[in-house]
Parts: sequence; structure tokens; C-alpha cells
Amino acid sequence: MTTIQEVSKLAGVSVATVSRTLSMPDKVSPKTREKVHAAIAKTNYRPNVLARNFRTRKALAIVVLVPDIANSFFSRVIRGIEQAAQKKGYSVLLGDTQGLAEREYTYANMVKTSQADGIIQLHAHIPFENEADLSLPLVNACDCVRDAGIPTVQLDNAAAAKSMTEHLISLGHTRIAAIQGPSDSPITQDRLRGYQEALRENNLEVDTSLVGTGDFSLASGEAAARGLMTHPSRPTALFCFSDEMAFGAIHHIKSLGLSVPGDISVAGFDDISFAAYCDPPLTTISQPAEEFGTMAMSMLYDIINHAPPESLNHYLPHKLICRQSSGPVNPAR
Amino acid sequence: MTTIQEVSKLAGVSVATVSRTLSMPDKVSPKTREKVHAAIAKTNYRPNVLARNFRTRKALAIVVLVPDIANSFFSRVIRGIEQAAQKKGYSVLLGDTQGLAEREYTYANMVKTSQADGIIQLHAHIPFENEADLSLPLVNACDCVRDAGIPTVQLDNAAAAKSMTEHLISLGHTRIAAIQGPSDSPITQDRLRGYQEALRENNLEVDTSLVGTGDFSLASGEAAARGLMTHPSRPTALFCFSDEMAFGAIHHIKSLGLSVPGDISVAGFDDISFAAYCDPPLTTISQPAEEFGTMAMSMLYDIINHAPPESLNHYLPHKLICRQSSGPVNPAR
DNA sequence: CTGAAAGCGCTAACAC
DNA sequence: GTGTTAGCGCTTTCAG
Repeated sequence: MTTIQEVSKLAGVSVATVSRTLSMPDKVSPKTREKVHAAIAKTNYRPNVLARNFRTRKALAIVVLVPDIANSFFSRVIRGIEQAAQKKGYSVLLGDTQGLAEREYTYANMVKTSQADGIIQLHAHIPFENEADLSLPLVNACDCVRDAGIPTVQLDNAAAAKSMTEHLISLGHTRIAAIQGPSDSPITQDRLRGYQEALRENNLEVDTSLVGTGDFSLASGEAAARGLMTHPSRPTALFCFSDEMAFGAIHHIKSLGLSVPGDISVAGFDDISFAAYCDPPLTTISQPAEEFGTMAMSMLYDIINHAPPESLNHYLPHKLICRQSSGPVNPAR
Repeated sequence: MTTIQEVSKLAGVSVATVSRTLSMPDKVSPKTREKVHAAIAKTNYRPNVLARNFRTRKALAIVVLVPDIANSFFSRVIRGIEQAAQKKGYSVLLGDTQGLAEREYTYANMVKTSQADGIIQLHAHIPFENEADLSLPLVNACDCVRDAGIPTVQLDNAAAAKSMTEHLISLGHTRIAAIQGPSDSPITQDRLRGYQEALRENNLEVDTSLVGTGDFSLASGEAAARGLMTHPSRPTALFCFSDEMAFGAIHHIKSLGLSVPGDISVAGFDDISFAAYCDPPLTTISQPAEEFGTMAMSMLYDIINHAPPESLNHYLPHKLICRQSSGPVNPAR
């Protein structure tokens, strides 16, 4: 491997000059610049970035903590992060945590050991064992810890859930069930709140027996729907807090010989790519997944570089997408 | 930040001893070991991994080149890579390339600049500009460049496609269409070959007008199906080279008022999680996605550490999954 | 505009 | 077992 030494020797200049040519070319005379470039080309020199980062005390890398990279929503967020990071000269270290605190700590440690400059956490959990570590550069996106004073980028989940519920109400539904996510997750809580608010404001009963629980996955949606569909007074609409759970629910509903939306309207949340292609196409809330990533990266960048973030909590817009899985309540029933 | 210096001073030992305590504890007497650990705890010392890696000339990181992290198959492969890497003490640098050679080169450069020790490429393309770089540690997985002498881990795509085609033939189908991926991709070519072989061996006509082309995505499957369904002599079965394209195709077929598999059987490839949940559940080929990742990581690890890989080309098993989207040919037609 | 030299924090010979 | 010491390849004062 060629070093800066050898290049300097070949170019007949000092190592400092070679270094300058690379990082501050305008501080070097055109003549020497040329000589250096010639030597670099000849030796096929690549600066050792590890040495540089060590010397300058920055890793130019960030770590992304994600509960599950295979989740179709998170993977889009990460795509956004990666693109923004690349543009700013940072690389992305992937930390698939499976939701385990242990693994979060391990990855968060990379900041303390100078392997990374900051962390983007996509899960509602502080990835540190010690209070003191809260001073490390951290941005929480998507599902965010509440009132922890850490920078966040999120949806107004309550408003989104409320608008979806209002949509179902406007179709004439009065018994609207829901399948929530894990009840300890803030996004679940916010969506549930929005859903209940809409019911209350429309003088509809808030019936907790109409709320099932899943973990955002296909299988959990199917299981929760199985419970809900045996309800003595079956709902005519079902609002699932993720598209995957909605698919699982629809799968079960159809297996019962019922039709969507004929017998029951179903709505999801996320607007993943399959939503438009399933049968029937899914009414859902669209989230700007990539933007979560770019926004989080941009905030983290500012924090790492000691630029005061404009505001601690960023909210991204959602959109109600009405497709064919929701329809007017069937008077026949 | 605490350094090894300060720890050594506090413990009353040399820096070498501290270093040894951390990396070869059995070469240090229990007594001093204790002293060192006490000092470490007191100072809350974390070794600077950047300095260590620089000194030992290894990055303990690998870069993963993926055309699209948001692809539901690739994200699972990456999950496998991440898990295997973590176990071996390596971290994963994510390189979402969007299939652009430029970006592949940029990321591949991280090996030359000592930021990474090796590369896993999930796309059938050599990520180097110079022939000489082929000496860098590289493993090609999933879609692999043919006969390039680089280590690969892949499916026997021809055999898999052949078995699917035979399945459709066994159901009585004689006009079996296909939607292939990009025609320059080896996996497309192999699957096409397997499909055609099965037709030939069963004395069925190989009709190239029955082969549409997509890019593995939902939308492209829909578009290709649109073309195929206007064929003067409509096929009774359709083999799509990805599940996503199969979903797109089914979507279109249903929009025509036709039924699957009543009017036309549809099969996919990949067995993504949605395959079991769509309507009808999709007949497909299951691939061990995570294993592609762990296997690739394991091979790369051996290469990086100069252990001769047992064999250059690894083949992973596939499985034919028969669900309800394929059925006997309808005699009514 | 350029060079000399110090040193980032750590590991690994090499002595003792 | 432990300490001394020489760098790893680079950036960055500080002089000139």
C-alpha cells in the first residue's frame, strides 16, 4: 500500500504538502499541485482514511439502530438515511437490533469507541445504559420516546389516525374496530388516542373490546382479526395500525367467506408498495418514509457538527389514501 | 476522553499491560488484571477502536453493495449478513447503490482506503473500475457474475425454474407464459433456461412471444401481464420470476375480470412474506434469504483471513411451495 | 507557499 | 509477567 510518504518523496515535496494538496488544494501552488497529482497517479495512492479519521478524531460514520431491517417500512427509511449520509460524506453502519436493548447498547458503544459519530434510533427506546450517554449525538425517528428531551422526527400519529377514523365514520360506520401495535409503543398510543378522539367527537361509543393487539406483522394482524371477528356484535369497519396487519386481517376475513369492503371495511397505515396491489386495494395512511431518513440524518449532522437544531421535534406530513378496501356501511346487515 | 495512558498511570502499570489486559488477559497476572480493571471502571475508559484498527491495519468492517435496500428480498439477505458479521466482530457498512456502477465504485473504494476489509456484492456486476482490484476480498451473492472467478453464493436458478415449470405442466398447462427479469441479469437467464428446458423435455412449444420482461417490481409485473394477456392465444399459466411481479400480474388479471387460478394459474419466485397472505396465496419458489447473507459473510471472512475457501461457488437449496394460485387447467376454456 | 516535526491512541516487538 | 519503545499514516501547528 502506498503511503503519503512515498508520494511526497516521488513528488519531491514534503508530506505536509501532499496532505494539503488533498484537503486544501487552493493553499498549494498550481505547480506543486501538479507534481503531487502526478505522483499520486503514478503510485495509485489512496489515503488511508482510517489514519486520517484517527488523526482528526472523527469517524465520518453514523450507526442506525433498527428493530428489523426486513420490515418494509424501515428499509425505506434507511434508504433515505443512506442517501442523505452519502451526500454529507458519512457512511452508515447498520445495527439490526431485533428490538433487544443489549444489541442497542453494543451498537451505541461504537460512538464511545470513536467508530461512529452519532446514532439514529428508529425504535422508541433510549439505546444507552447510562444517563450520562444522553450527551452523545442521537436522533430518534419514526417511533419516538416521549418527553426525553432528545431530538425526534415523527408523524402526528394521533392526527393521522383521527383522520382515518373520521373517513370510516363518514362512510356511515359506527362500530369501528382497531388492531393496534404493541401497547407500550408511543406510536400505538398516539394512534389509539386519535382513533378514540374521532369516535368521541362523533358521539360514538369507545368500546375497548373492539381493539385487538398485534405487533405490526402479517401474522399478528391475522390473529387479532380472528379474535375481533368472533365479537358478538361484529364491527363493520376495521382500522389496522399497519398495512401488514391489515393484509393479515383481510386474509382472515376472506377465509370466513366475508367480503371486503362489502361486509367489513378495512384500513391500514403506512402505504407500503403492496397496498395498491392487494385485493381490494388498501385504504391507508401514507407516510414519507424516505423523508424520515433524510430528516433524521440532517438533524444528526447538525448535532454532530454543533449547529443548534432549529427545533427539537420535527413533524412530517401524512396523507389519507382512499382505495377500495373501505366503503359505505352495508345496509343489508 | 480517557486514554490508555491515563488508565495505566492510575493502575500503576505500563500501557502495554493495560493493552494486554484487554486483548490477552491470560498473559497478565490476576493481581494486575484486577488493578487495571479497577482503573478502567473508575475512569470509564473505552479503548479508541479507530486507533486500534489503524494500528492493527484492519477495519473490522465490511461493505454490502445492494441495488435496493427496500427490496423485500435483499433486506432479508442483509439481515443475515448483519447477524453473521456481528457474531464475527465485524460491522456492516451499508451501500445502497441503486444499481449505479458509480456508487459501487465509491463504496468499493472503502476497501482501498482501509475503511473496510471486504465487500459483499448482491448484484451481478463487478464493483471495480480496475482489473487489478479483483484481488480485493469480494463475495458475490444472489445475482452473480458468471465465470469471473470470484466467489459466489447462489441458487440453482435453472433447476428451481424448471421445477416450477414442471409443476405447472403437471397441472395440465401447455401454454405457459413467463415474466422474466432484466434480460442481462444472470438469474433471469438461468431461470429462463430452466423454464425452457422443462417445456422442451415435455415436448411443449417454446414460444418466445409468451415471455414478457419486467424488472422484478410490482409495477413492471402488472405492465408485462398487460402485454401478455392480449396475446391472441392466451396462456393458461404464468410464471413470474419474482413474487412482486406475480402480485402485479394478478392485480392486472383480476382487473380484467378473470380469476386466478380459474382462468389462469400464476406462480412467483422468492416466497416473500406476503406470498402466503395474498389472494389467492401464491405458489412460488422459496429461497433461504438469510442464509445467502450468512453464507456470503462466512466466505468473505475466510477470504479476509486468508483461509482458503472450500469451494468457489456455493449453491443454496430452493423449495417449491404450492399454494392456491396454481391449479389444474380449466377444461371449459 | 512550503517543510520540519510533533503526536493522535494504540499494539507489538523486544528486553528484562 | 511486565515495561520500554518504536512506530502505524496522517494532519497540523509553527517556522521560515
